[in-house]
Amino acid sequence: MTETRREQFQALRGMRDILPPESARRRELTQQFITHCERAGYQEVVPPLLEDLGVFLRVGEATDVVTKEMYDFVDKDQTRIALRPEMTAGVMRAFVQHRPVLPWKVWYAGTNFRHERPQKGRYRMFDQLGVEALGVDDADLDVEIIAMASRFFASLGLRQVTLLINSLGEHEDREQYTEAVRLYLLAHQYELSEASQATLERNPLRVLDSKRSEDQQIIADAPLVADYLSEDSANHYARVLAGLDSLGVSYTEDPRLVRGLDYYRRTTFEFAADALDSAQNAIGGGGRYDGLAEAMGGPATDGVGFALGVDRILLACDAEGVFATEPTTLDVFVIDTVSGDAARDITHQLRAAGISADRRFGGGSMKSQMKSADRSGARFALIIGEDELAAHAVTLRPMLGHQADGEQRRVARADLLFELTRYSSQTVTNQINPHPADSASADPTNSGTLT
RNA sequence: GUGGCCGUAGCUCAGCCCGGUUAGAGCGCCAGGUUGUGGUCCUGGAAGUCGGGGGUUCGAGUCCCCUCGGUCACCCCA
Repeated sequence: MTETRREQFQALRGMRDILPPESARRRELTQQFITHCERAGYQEVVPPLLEDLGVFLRVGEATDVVTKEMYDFVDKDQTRIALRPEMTAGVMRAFVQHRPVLPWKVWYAGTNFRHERPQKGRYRMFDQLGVEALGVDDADLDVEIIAMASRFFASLGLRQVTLLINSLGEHEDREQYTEAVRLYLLAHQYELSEASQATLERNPLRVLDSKRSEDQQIIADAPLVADYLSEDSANHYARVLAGLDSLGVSYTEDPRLVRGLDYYRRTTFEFAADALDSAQNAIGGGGRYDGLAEAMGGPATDGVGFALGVDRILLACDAEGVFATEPTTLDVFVIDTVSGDAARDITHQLRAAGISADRRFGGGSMKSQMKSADRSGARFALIIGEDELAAHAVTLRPMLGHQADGEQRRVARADLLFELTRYSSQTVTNQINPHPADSASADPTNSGTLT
């Protein structure tokens, strides 16, 4: 008789459930992103969630993302594998493995894992949208993808997004510059914050990213990468900027922009949402990674790409009050105050005909069923009571007050489908969850009349 | 990973400083407001191991410790 208390589980730290209506909003966001990508000739690539640990080590031995934050473990066959902390490494591995025809322009939408201390806009499991374009050295490609991301943000309604851009130069340029920065910082080592001194030893460039106030003055006087760019790099960068100018994409040059993943060469950029706090205002970032394919054991191949953070984009949308969740809609909500037989059958038949329909289970009064209909967001309540049953008819009640929907009326069951499709051809559609309302895909035996 | 703040009904929160009868509110949910009709209004109702564990005390939501989770800053990055 003693009831043992069961432990209540909750989602793992840094991981959360995405419930309706937020789930629909995310899907819509992804949908819009895909539209932009495919319009520009990018196709989807779906790499595995798990890779050999080496795949990730190859792209960033010195980065926190792979050294400290990776979910890596020994598999049952003793191989060391990891949940991907980002998508580029896996896409590059796939590229090298399959050697697709160049140029290879792909987009992805996927989940990544990073074992960090969670915070708002920073979760251990998070989704990224991104593109990778391989096999093209042309600066215009940099422009293409930056413009694409920029347009995507704009299409969501975001206005306060700043594009920060910089060039880190070719491999050698970057090496020389890094050394210059290292020497400079070393000279001012004891003026730096303790944390930055530690960073200096591991990765001098990253010190330029420090947000600590005591570092700011020193950072401000650090050498500029622009002085270390080769002629080719400088030209490439100039053409990128010119291209952005030509397309009307505004940007801010940020000579301190280095970015966390170490594989970037030449162009690097970041999208900052000014409506968000600085801790999570990076809603996207990317750049060129011309040496990556080689590092992965493939042929030398140029590449550019970016990754956008779904959660942060949504956060930015919230902050700007745009891209609101669309209320869910339904064509018809079926109310049956008799036996429930009619609700069961008619709902099924409507769906077969491509009309979205729902109902309430377990009966209930007319009033309570109407409430459910209201809550469902349905355009019409379809009412079946004793009278309708006897008359082989239904009552159609418009719920949303659209003029085109007319007044409440009695419709013969034989005419119901015709009556409803008249409206569905106008605007009875569900924006979030579009259903194919074409009768071609509907069950032919049900496409005529409802009985 | 380091430090600060927070954790009470499904949600937003009051109560905690100054321990003491059945822990409250709004929203939401459910049911009614006579004959079959939602969105407004009125009435009633259900719903809380006061994040979890331990301690102090005659007595703890209220005090102490630990722990889990969230959040903010750093770090890092999307």
